[in-house]
Amino acid sequence: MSETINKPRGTLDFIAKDKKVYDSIRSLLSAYAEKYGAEGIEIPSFEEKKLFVRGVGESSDIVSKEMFGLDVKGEHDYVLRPEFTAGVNRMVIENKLYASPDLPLRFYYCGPVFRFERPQKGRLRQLSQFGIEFFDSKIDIQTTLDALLLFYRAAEELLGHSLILKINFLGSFESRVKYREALKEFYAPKLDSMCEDCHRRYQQNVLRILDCKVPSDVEINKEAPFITDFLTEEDKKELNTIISVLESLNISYKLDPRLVRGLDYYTGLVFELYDPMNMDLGAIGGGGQYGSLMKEIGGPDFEGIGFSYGMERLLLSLDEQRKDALLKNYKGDLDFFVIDLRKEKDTFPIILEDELRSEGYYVSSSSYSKALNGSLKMADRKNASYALIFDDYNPDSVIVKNLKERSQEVVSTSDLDQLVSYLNNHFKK
RNA sequence: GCGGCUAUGGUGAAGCGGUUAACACAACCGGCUGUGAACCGGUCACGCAUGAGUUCGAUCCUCAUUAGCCGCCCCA
Repeated sequence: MSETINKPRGTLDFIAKDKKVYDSIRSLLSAYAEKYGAEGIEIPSFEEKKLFVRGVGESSDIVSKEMFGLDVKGEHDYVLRPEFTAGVNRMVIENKLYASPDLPLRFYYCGPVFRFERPQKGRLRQLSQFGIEFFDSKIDIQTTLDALLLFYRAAEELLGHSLILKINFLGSFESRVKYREALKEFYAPKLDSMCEDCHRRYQQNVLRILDCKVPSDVEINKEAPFITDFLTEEDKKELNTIISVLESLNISYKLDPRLVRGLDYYTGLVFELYDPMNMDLGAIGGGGQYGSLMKEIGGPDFEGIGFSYGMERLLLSLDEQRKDALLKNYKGDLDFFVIDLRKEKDTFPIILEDELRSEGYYVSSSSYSKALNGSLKMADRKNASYALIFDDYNPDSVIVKNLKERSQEVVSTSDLDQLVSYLNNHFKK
């Protein structure tokens, strides 16, 4: 007995309806991004490790443990991409796209990313992300709001109901440094009573303490300073503008002063999106602005803003009704389903199928071994419009059966062109 | 990486240390009628995640491995 081979831990096979829904989500989001002037891009699935380690900042030692390394010969240390942002930045630098007269640059992407983590529901080792990145020498409020609105609106359209938008403003790099110091100062005397993880966070990334789930630490966190107290006047003004736009558009948001995106490159606006019907899934997407990432990886002093959705989480957020609604526009239902019951087969049905396909029809066929009853059931399941039945009771002809109306007629097969034009004339949608 | 729970056909699942591993749905074959529903009859796990062990005997007990789920770490 042969050994069975399973898919690797934390990966998924997309089959049948799920695959169709996945494709539909992807095309809906792409179309939405294009409404905002974004262009699609593709970048490699693996990159030099240092791209991510540098791009990711202080906490990189932890992060690098969660990357999929590629053991390759030679001097290059490659990893499977754990995210798109750094790779898209690299693309902009390498292709000198920053020299474009048409700023801001607006890109969208969709594809797999890889993280070496312990899998759980909605949390895989290979997951797909759809996202955007906008670039400019200085990301202004217009670009910021376009990104934020695209983030909210596209998901709202997809899921068909309002979502929970959490936002926070991390301010400039300087504000960030001051805030970090203030936090350290605040926690220093209390550290003894806090959990082990927080001790480590204190050293590695103080901001993360704010996310601690230990009850006693949660209490302490309530007293912790807010980053909004450390914003410059300019930052505050920008935050207020963003809020006023959200309010005038009736988008309900939650200003969450404890929202800290994981990586250090974020400056300015950060945001996350939750589905109120599926809060246990965690954020279905997140993003923010970053001020110096491009410069850090050897590019010009450009700023960026971007977000990504987790495609699998979006898929999990859709109920069956919503999925069916999405698939309404899916082209793929069969027009013709060929059933050959003759004792002596010939190749006529195959030639006919080829001809019909070149006319633009969707055509499939049944297995020779299947009986008529089973074949019709199959045609029904495939949602085909017509069955073309070849049998020995009607030599040199074919039964053209309208599966929706359950009517049928017998048509001569002596002339292929004539048959095709008959089908064209009678069954063109 | 740490801790916990779980694993039986295409699906949902019952089951017990001992001969044929229930039942239902789906699928397939046949009947009614060579034509999709319903109904009736039949078929469908050489096998209980994988590997080893205990035992006269294991799907059931033990261990390891793999995978899923949940919590933690982390979450780009």
